[in-house]
Amino acid sequence: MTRTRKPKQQRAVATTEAIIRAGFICVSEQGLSGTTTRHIANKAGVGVGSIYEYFKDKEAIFEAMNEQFVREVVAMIQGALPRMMELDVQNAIRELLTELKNFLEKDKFVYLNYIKNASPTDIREHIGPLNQILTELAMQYVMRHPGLMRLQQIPASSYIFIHGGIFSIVSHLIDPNPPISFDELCEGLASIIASYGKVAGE
Amino acid sequence: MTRTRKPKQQRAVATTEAIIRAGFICVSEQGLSGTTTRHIANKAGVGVGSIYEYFKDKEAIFEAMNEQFVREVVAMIQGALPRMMELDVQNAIRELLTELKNFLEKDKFVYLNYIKNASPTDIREHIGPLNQILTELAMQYVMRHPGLMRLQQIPASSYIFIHGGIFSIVSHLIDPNPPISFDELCEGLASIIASYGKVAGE
DNA sequence: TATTTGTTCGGATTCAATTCGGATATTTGC
DNA sequence: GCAAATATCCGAATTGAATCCGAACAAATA
Repeated sequence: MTRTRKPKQQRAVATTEAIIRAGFICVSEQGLSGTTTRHIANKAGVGVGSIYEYFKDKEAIFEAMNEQFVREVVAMIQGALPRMMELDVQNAIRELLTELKNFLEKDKFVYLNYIKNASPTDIREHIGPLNQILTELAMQYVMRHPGLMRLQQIPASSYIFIHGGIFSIVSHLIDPNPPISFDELCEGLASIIASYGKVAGE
Repeated sequence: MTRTRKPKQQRAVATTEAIIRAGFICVSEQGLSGTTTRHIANKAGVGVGSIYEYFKDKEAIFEAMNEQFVREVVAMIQGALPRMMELDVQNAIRELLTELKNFLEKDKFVYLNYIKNASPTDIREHIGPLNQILTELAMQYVMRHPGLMRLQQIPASSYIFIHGGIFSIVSHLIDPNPPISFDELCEGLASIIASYGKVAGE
């Protein structure tokens, strides 16, 4: 039976946050298997023991990082949503992807390096909430721009576009020398989605 | 300096194969972090020490598993290639995806469970060879069915379709209760690709 | 202030990965 | 066939990282 209390005092909240922040930095710098609990503790400026006051084990740190990551991506998308509504499909997608790229590359690429190393289980836990917010986004967009797609087809096609899109982008950002440019990727994704919308919606 | 010799005798080849096979089973049954070298050794029926005769470390076992996996997928695709050539886009894709599904689910889902747990680094190493064989497949298919797409667009669109397609399928197979059926997924992917080919190629 | 609760810490413990050196099997040279 | 040489196999011992634990320290409470 592990203890793992919730932080009550301000300084305890500060240490948990420091641990999570240190976790991102360590994973970013040394990869997943390269980060030890001591690394994290040192980087966070706390003793190793302190980690286990608030996290069941090392994995729990990664889960907390994951939650924070997803929360921020969702917030980012929600922020971009009203702007996207006004744009045509091509530009809306370009807008979204550019925001995403900026988000992943901020703070010296910590987030990008994090997903690059994150465990597949964690990645799968990303997909749920992201899928939800993106499906919602797609719905709203289609509402606003009627005649784009038959609504019946939205479940399957949005599933494919969202999963496929996320993975294409992440793969591309991770690839040290990708065969196509980021702009070509945006262009490609946008035109695929746009063309499918048109044909299917005809 | 580790030794890690190459197996010279028949029995040594047999043990390396047993270790790799045991690796797939252990990862399939207990996940990546759950498999210890002792588990693998026991399942393979060899001593722990034997592992280190032919594998630098535990990670090297996973790499060998990965290589075998990729080799088999590529072979599977090459086998399906001539059949696909004769079919229209929709059916060609359905053929490919069905083959893939059968492949991943054979032997009590070991391969599916393996990619479900495989490290992201390993997964990234899948993509290279798979991308290559699938690009080649796409090229040949387009050659055989002219007027499908403008060739200029193939790099970007094939990148997206291949990465996106692989991830959509894997995500779907892994998802314990997916929002759409496998048939809908095939149908969706096929119709997206087909419609894009038609519009772009017009 | 005394007491109780929350927090920090790092040495001690545990457990898995890896090493090591000897035992056993196979091949090679004669 | 019989060493000697080479290849293989093994599991107890070592190593190092994750985790536990109990004492010391800080804050809140009464």
